[in-house]
Amino acid sequence: MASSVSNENCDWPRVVAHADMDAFYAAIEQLDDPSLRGRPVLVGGRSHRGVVMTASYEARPFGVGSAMAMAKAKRMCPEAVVVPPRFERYRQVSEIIMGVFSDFSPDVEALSLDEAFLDMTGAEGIFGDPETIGHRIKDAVYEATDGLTASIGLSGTKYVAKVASAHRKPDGLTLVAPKSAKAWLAPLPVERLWGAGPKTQARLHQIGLNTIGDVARADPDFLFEKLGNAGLHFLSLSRAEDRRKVNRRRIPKSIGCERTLSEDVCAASDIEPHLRTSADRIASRLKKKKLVASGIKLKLKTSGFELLSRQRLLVQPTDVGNVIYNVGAELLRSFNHSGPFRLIGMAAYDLVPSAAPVQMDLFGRNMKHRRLEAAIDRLNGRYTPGTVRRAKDIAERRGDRLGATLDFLDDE
DNA sequence: TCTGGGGTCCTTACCCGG
DNA sequence: TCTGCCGGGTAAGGACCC
Repeated sequence: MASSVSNENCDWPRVVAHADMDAFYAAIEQLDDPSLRGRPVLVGGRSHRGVVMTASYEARPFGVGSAMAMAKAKRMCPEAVVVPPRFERYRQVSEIIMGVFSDFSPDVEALSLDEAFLDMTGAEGIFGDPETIGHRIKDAVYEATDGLTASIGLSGTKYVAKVASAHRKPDGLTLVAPKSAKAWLAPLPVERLWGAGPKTQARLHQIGLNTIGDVARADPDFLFEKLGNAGLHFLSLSRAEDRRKVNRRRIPKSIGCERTLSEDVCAASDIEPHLRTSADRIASRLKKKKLVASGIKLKLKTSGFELLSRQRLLVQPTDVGNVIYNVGAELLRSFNHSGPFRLIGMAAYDLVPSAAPVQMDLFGRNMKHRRLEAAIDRLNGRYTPGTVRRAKDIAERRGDRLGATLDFLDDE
């Protein structure tokens, strides 16, 4: 096991651990099928449009990485075994490891199926110093999963813990004492800034900032001018100043379902069956999570990779597949684009627990729609023709009953 | 044989009401 | 009655993460 410790003093005002499973999907496939152990494994779609989701460590020396086109990955590593993903199984293992994490801390923030932050502040009395905590988490994960390894980073902030966990992989443990965090980050390339993707990285290099230390020394006004608020955010990260708390997970913000088709489509009649499938899947996942959605979004990707979307708020939150489908089909009609499209997807957003009482107005409409609410206020006394007209426009767009309700006003 | 699917968060533009 | 400003809500798109 790789271990790197810069723990020269024990002054840790906060102890944040970031645990990240090593090549999670591929490692599970190798765990479940011993014939795959020691061999390069690529988890991902087998179709001609598939990409690599996870490459096992045996495949990585060939230059294969996630998000790479599967066809290209196979060319680079012909002996690799391609395994289609089994998300149900990954979710099952994820529950096991999250359970392990929650044995160590009540404050666990899952970032995905295979990684989480743990706030270990104040836990030294129970589990030992940060290094011991790291070892104990790793051992517990290994034991609970019959052999999966996690890489762990510990520091005083989420960002540094996250960079630390990736510092030595696989099966690594890296501690960065909060006092030395800024100096530890400084020589790392800007590619290690969390939230700076290819576009931002290129921008940073272009303005002469190549290491995290360069960013830390940069003038805030300069960073704001070049990168806006993101620039100030990166400045804080680069100085190891990150006050974000470890948050236990909350209600998801959206639930979506999208598919890249094996062949592009143009006609609405070819798109609608995919909307039906997406709507039904979204509805079933909403019901499983006991949520209802107040908004529906339609997403299309053209053959030229242009992403288009249309979204609409609902009069009444829903978890009904047919309602979701109808909104999707309606949004589809509002597109003025003939395709061809390679991807079709839908998402439900503005999610609330289905059990939570939704605040309704006197017409049974969701009070989220403040303009509608304002229009109804007018109805109760002070209204102007302009307001009524606008309210009717809104009602028409949303296809609800207010339009008819307001018709009598035209007679006045 | 180019480029997935699940998300989050942010920016910008625009509409509307006060 | 008209105009401008401000702020909230919404829509569309983009960047990013795993």
